[in-house]
Amino acid sequence: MTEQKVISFETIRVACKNCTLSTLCLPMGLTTEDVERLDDIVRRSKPLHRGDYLFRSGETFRSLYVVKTGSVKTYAPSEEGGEQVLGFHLPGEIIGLDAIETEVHACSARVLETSAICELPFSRLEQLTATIPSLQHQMYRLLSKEIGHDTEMLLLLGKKNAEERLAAFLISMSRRLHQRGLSPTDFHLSMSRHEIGNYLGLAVETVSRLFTRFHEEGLLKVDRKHVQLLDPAGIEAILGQSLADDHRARSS
Amino acid sequence: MTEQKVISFETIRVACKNCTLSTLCLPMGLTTEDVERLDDIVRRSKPLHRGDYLFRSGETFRSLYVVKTGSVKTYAPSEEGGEQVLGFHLPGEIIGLDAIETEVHACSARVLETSAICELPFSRLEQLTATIPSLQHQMYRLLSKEIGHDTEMLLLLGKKNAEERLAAFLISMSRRLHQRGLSPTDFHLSMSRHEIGNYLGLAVETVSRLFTRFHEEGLLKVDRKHVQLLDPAGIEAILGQSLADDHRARSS
DNA sequence: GCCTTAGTTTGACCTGGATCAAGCACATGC
DNA sequence: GCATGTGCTTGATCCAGGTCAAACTAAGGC
Repeated sequence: MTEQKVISFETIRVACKNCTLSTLCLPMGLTTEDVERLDDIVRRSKPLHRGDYLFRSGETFRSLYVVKTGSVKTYAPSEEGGEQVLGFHLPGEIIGLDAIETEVHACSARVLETSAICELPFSRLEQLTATIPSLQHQMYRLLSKEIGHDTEMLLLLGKKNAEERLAAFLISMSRRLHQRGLSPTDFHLSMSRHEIGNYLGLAVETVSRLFTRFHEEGLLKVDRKHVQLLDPAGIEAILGQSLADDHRARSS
Repeated sequence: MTEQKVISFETIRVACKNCTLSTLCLPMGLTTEDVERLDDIVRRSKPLHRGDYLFRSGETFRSLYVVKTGSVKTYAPSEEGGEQVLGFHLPGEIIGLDAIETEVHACSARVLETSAICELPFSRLEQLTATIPSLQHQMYRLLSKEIGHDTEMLLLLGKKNAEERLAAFLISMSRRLHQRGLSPTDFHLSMSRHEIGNYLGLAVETVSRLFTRFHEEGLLKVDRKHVQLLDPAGIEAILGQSLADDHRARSS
């Protein structure tokens, strides 16, 4: 009990200015003084545990959330059980941007593992951005980045085959973890095969078979949730490969 | 020649405050005075024609574009000919939001038919939003709306079958045209079957067959690019239908 | 320990939609 | 007029990946 309290305390108390994520998150490009003003509106909850909700679809939108440690998935529940996983969010990533317009959350967000989350009440953030131009600019950039990311996913779901989708997923995880100072070749997947499949528009069985195939081809090693990329270049080569094929086929 | 000049002039001169699209576009919720300030930065070009570019992938991002009349498609070209159509944009819709972050356009935009376009230099718009809170709010809303729309598309591409995709497309067109004061049941598609297929992640042949099937089922009438929805409710019923099926199957 | 439950893997089979291949309809040019 | 091109439709075939089914493997719970 005591130990858990200590951990919580450590996790919670990091101010924005001391946070290692400040280059990825909102404080980027802000002066020390402005970071302190931002810091004033951030609410830091105690750590959440696997399955806990940040918000649920249908709830009124009040805040944006930033992952500080751990990971979160967002998904759009469709009446009666079905759902589409929209994203897996790593430390420094902002969640809830899609709800600004309607002021109602259209998707749900729950943590995949014990995670620390910062909450940013949106109305206060909005007031702040009106007085700090660089913060406003950063908000535009973050919103725009989200659109760019969604665009990539549209391309993935619209044009890529199963193999390319999983390769894209692995490369994306690898890069994002690397940005956060973790190993780009050796990591833990906090989501299930089912969730990966759902996210990539594939059946669980297909994901499982692909992991096996990639393993057989010497591209990676898998032990349950632990992944080791043995040949990252080989995996990257899978992306765009079929487009080259496509072109070859058409021009012949 | 003279006639064309007259048309151009008429099209170009509409100020934001007199524009019928102001409820859909940025001016929403602004005071008359603020609309005039916005108006000052808007550049109105002469009408563009089918195939003209608003911008190309790889170009430096400088402006956002708003469709005033006509329609525009955006697409992400992938090396050597292949492309993913990202969207079809109707009057009042903003284009280019995904390029704010990187300051480089990742996609291209070209007009599908003779169209009038408003250009908004982003740096000036950004300055303006810093001094007009309601404009800033509207910008956040527009960016957020785009994310919400992309999310819907992800769901469509990730979970829906061919029939549901075309139904969703038709309903979306119908609603958006209706919002703009046009008939929700009787409209002209400015894009080709090929482009529709590309957008929906389907082959041209599939799109064509679906139009035929919908026609046989009495849901609509098609004559080349002209579409008439005979049973809009029937088409809407196709959406989410398979999810119900899915649930029925699983719970039995 | 042993039972239960949930996640994962593997195999066998099936199908929706892609691909291939014609034929058709309507422009546009000469 | 006829030739050429471009987009659309229709039919026949094929296959990637979904679905179904079963076995395997942790990880709790008691």
